[in-house]
Amino acid sequence: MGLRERKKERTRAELQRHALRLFRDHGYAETTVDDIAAAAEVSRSTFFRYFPTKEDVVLFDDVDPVMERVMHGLPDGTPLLAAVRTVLRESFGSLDDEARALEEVRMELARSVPQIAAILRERNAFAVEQVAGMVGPATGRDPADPEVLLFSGIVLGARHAARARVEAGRAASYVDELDAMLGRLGAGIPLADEPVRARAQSP
Amino acid sequence: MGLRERKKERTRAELQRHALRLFRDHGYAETTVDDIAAAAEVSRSTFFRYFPTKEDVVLFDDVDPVMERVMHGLPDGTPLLAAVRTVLRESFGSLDDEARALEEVRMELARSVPQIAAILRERNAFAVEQVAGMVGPATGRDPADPEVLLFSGIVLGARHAARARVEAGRAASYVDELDAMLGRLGAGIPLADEPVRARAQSP
DNA sequence: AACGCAACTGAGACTTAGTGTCAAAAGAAT
DNA sequence: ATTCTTTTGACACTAAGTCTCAGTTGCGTT
Repeated sequence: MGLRERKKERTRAELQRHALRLFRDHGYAETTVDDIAAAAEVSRSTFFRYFPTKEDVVLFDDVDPVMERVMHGLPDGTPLLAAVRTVLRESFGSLDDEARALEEVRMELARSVPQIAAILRERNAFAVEQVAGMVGPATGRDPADPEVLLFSGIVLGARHAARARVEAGRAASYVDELDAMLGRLGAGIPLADEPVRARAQSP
Repeated sequence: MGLRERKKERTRAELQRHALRLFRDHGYAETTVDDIAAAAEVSRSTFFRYFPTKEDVVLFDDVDPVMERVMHGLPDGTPLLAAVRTVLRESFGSLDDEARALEEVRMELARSVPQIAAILRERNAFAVEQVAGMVGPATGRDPADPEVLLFSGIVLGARHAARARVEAGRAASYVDELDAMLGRLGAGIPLADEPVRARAQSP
């Protein structure tokens, strides 16, 4: 790995590090791209060469390839739900220390800066199609099959639920919470047959 | 309703109508707020007085109050899943002609302009917390209860799945598709126990 | 009918995100 | 050392979004 490569890597990391720090200390909207660039001692242009938008500097790194790998390592015949649970747990769990630390800061940011929570929720809510693209082939079905899409949607839903718990400060670890949610799915859809009491609404 | 109110209503509708038309004809990014304002014959300032951001001009109108009303009209003891299904079907189904037509344009736009599809997916993916805020009280539980959140997430997931089908051009009516998805949920989580075949991946 | 109040609107200045160009600087290769 | 390529910085430009202020217009009062 040449000097050029290492320098690029360092610049990218610096930009991200300073950005997250500034967001945490002064807020997301209050921090301009100029501020970030100045803190990392590069020009504004350089910032945009590394991150297409200001939001991107906060986003998760791509975990897709890892998930693919874990999926391939599973024994044939594993039930789909269990397979997905394993894939998510393993791939998130296998992040190295640096990535995990970054994740920590991001989560803390998501809790303290509402705007960042919104960004993470919106941008990182990976599309149903993405999950379906994995589930379809694994079960030998069309990714556009309604049941494949519904299953994928449910997995996403569990993800949303887990994030909601973490953002509300009710759960410490996102990975554990997501795992727990997928575990609950093993017993079917919770509360599906629970009777509603229309009158029980509070003001 | 005074003249002022009616005028406001008309201005808002005009802005939205022209915006959607311009987006459809020239694309989302290519249409500036100035263009929209000019077409609706108001000033740029006025546009932002009606819609906080350019994106907002595309978004769904708030259906919350309608949903609340339908929910209250349900007989006590209705199973939760059935209740939610009814609420969604009824509240979307009860839109007046104008709203339904607007909806039609929006869906067409979502299909032809990828950027708008993204906006709808992101912004209108109403938060888990919102659904949980309805489900919680109806079942006499804390909206932060993990099972309440998971159930809410699943409903959202079905919504994502339905939208994916519509966007892919595989389903004509969003309302019907969502209803069908929720119907499928009645039989539990589809494909949960389906065996995966890791080798069955295509390149 | 005229008055004053409050809400709505338009004009325009300003900040910042994001894009594009071009020339200078710095690493890599010969 | 020289040439080639990649990276960078300076700068100009467009458009979104915010803010202020002055002018207008509907609305209730006297």
